[in-house]
Amino acid sequence: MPGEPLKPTDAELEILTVLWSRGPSTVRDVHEIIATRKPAQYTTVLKQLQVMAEKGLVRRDETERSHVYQPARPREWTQRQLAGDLLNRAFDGSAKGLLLGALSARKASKKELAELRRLLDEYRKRTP
Amino acid sequence: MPGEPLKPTDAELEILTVLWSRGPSTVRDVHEIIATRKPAQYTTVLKQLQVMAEKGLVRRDETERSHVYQPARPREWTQRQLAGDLLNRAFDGSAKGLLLGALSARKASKKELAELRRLLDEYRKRTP
DNA sequence: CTTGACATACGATAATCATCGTAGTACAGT
DNA sequence: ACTGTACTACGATGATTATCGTATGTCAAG
Repeated sequence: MPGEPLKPTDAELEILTVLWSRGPSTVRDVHEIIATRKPAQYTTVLKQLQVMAEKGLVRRDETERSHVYQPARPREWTQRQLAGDLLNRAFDGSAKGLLLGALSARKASKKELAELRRLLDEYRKRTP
Repeated sequence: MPGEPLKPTDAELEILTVLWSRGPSTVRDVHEIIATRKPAQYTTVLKQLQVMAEKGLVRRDETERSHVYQPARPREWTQRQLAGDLLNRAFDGSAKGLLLGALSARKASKKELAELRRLLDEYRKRTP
């Protein structure tokens, strides 16, 4: 049974990020990117991807000699899971609290604030 | 060396949540709350708190026979850490992405949307 | 003084995570 | 055909997490 894809761990999320931005990739592709950021052996990334495939976090295409991996879920879906999880665990479901945390963690520019406001307006239209 | 308080694990965050809402508490106090949500032995909570004290996540007052624990950091500080961490790891620093994730994970009411807007306005005033 | 209730300390364990080394396999170029 | 290069598979290891049982200490009530 595959079961639902679990919440990715830190290392897994890092790899997923590579796959989301690069699209379907070989282990070598992924390793090259990861290795620019931290020391990591090729087989470590390989093993990681194998485990992720078992968990259902990525899909593997084995038709070629070099297997090709791609994310099982779109970035947005996973982001929603993670945001929702943190919202429940640390913010008691308060989106306001989460936004406040995010803004104070990382000063937003005026431009970004404007974007946020537009996003809220979008949402307001759809909310009864 | 105490070092900086690390990012709390899931179980640790659950205990911190109790401490933040209850204020300084004994192991028994914490265990009573936790036990209403999931099966957990008294000594499990005890051990957890001991480890958290070593890590510097909580402070322990040993003057009484029943030690009294309290969070080492205020809720808002930890929330900021967690939000910032997720922001970096999963959202490439985009507060907009995080907000979008939070809103789609948990439909906000019109009232909450209004609160969010007010929060943005507050922030806008302070931003150059 | 003895004992039972209640507290902390601590070791043991199983699960998960992250990392790496080694072994084996396929394939292309000489 | 041979051999080196590039892959995958897989086991081993150490660290961290989460959980629990047992040992031990304290203290008040009888």
